[in-house]
Amino acid sequence: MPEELSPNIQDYLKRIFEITASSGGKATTNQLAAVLGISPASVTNMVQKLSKTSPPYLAYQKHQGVSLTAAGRRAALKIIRRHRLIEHYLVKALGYTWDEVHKEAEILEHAMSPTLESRIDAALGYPDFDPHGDPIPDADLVLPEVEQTALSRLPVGQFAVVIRVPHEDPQVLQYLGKCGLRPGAEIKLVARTPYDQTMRVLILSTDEEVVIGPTLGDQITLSTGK
Amino acid sequence: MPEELSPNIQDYLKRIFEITASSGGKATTNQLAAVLGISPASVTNMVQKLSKTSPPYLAYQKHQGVSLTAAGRRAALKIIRRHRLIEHYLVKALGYTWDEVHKEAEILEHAMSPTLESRIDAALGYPDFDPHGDPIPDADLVLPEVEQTALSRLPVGQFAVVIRVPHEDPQVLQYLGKCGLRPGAEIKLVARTPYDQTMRVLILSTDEEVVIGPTLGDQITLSTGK
DNA sequence: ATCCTAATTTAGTCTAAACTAAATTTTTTA
DNA sequence: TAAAAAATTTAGTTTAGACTAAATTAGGAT
Repeated sequence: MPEELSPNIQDYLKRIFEITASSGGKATTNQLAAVLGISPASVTNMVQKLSKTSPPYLAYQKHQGVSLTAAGRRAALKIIRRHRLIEHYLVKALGYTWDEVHKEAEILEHAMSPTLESRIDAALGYPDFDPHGDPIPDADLVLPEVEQTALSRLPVGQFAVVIRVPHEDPQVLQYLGKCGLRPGAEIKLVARTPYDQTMRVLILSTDEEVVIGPTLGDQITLSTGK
Repeated sequence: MPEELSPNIQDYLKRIFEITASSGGKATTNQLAAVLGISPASVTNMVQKLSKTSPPYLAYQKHQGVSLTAAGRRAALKIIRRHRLIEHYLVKALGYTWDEVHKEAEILEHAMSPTLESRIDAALGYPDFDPHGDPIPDADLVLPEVEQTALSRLPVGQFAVVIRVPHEDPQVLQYLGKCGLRPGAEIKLVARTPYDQTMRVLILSTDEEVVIGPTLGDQITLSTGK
């Protein structure tokens, strides 16, 4: 019987979704412990528990990492939807900047009723993306499709439009914001240095150049215009 | 050292504030258990704990009931401020009706950062009262003063303006709302039956009469215009 | 193939905040 | 003013979710 999941459990599922979405199919105990800020032993406990519920939320075998089941994915998308709606709302309706909203949403997402969720969704006009360009699952938890390439994979000399930027670190967001590197911005990759893969990116609207390292370059995604 | 109080503890303090504000100086174990929906034994435990912190949040002696200390009162007002700001915001900005907001606020109040609190306060223009007419403590936790009389104490034949109505029960609020008995409404007490103290109240704007029992009459307060 | 290291799991503890059942104190009533 | 009833407190459990320390497993380097 699907009772109401605790905020705690919702956080586990959300983090597993995020990890498995980017770095392949499985999340490891240590990865989870790191992003959740708790000990690996605690993760093992919880992961065992969540793989033994009915229905199970996680597929798990000792030493093999975890992935979400269908039920786990649904629960994760539900909380991700709330998170991203809140981020969008705080920016649109309450004058937050995009670097301030992640932490707020991290807490508010667990206090949001279905009613509030749908009123905010409606107030925003049923948006498809949050301020960082992350896709917002719709009321049926369907994610809008986007084809995107990481900045670090873009060929030198090519033009592109920014789709999304990493959303957690306020410092990074302040920097990107100041440069004009936001979703929708048109850019051109000017150069990539051979040894350390540092990139020089031209922002077309301001004609200014920005330097982006490879780690950040992995997390910025682009549309190359089909 | 004042650490961050748990949502739980905040609820205890808030409820003690509410009880002691209306029914005199002390809240009893059983009263608290009833409003919190938990067992009296649990209340005793928590009350003992909160009277032994430094600084203590409660003044408590066995079998004598509890009251808030200065620190407890501050903590209570802080959460009440958030609660009432949220109620006001949901009505003003998100189209909620006044009977829907209490339950939402009960949860959201614990997820509200100081930043969100002040942005909502500003967005509302630093309001003094929430949709039920309850006073909102300002940023320094000072409550606006109002002189008010309970409807059940109003002399028959007298005119008055509604200041506040009870805020928790959606059914009551729907009824009052339909009648037009809202903060700001001008009324006249037409009659009070001797035996059961039932009151007939005339709403001046609509020229309709409403019947109010004595329990509800205790909780509706009025300004008699000095 | 074996050893070393890093990752993971097991086992046992801790805390907050609830519970029930039993004991005690206060209040009310006869 | 004593007995009965109601309120309160004590004592001992339970659950969720964290922790540490110790044991185990997996994978890479020799």
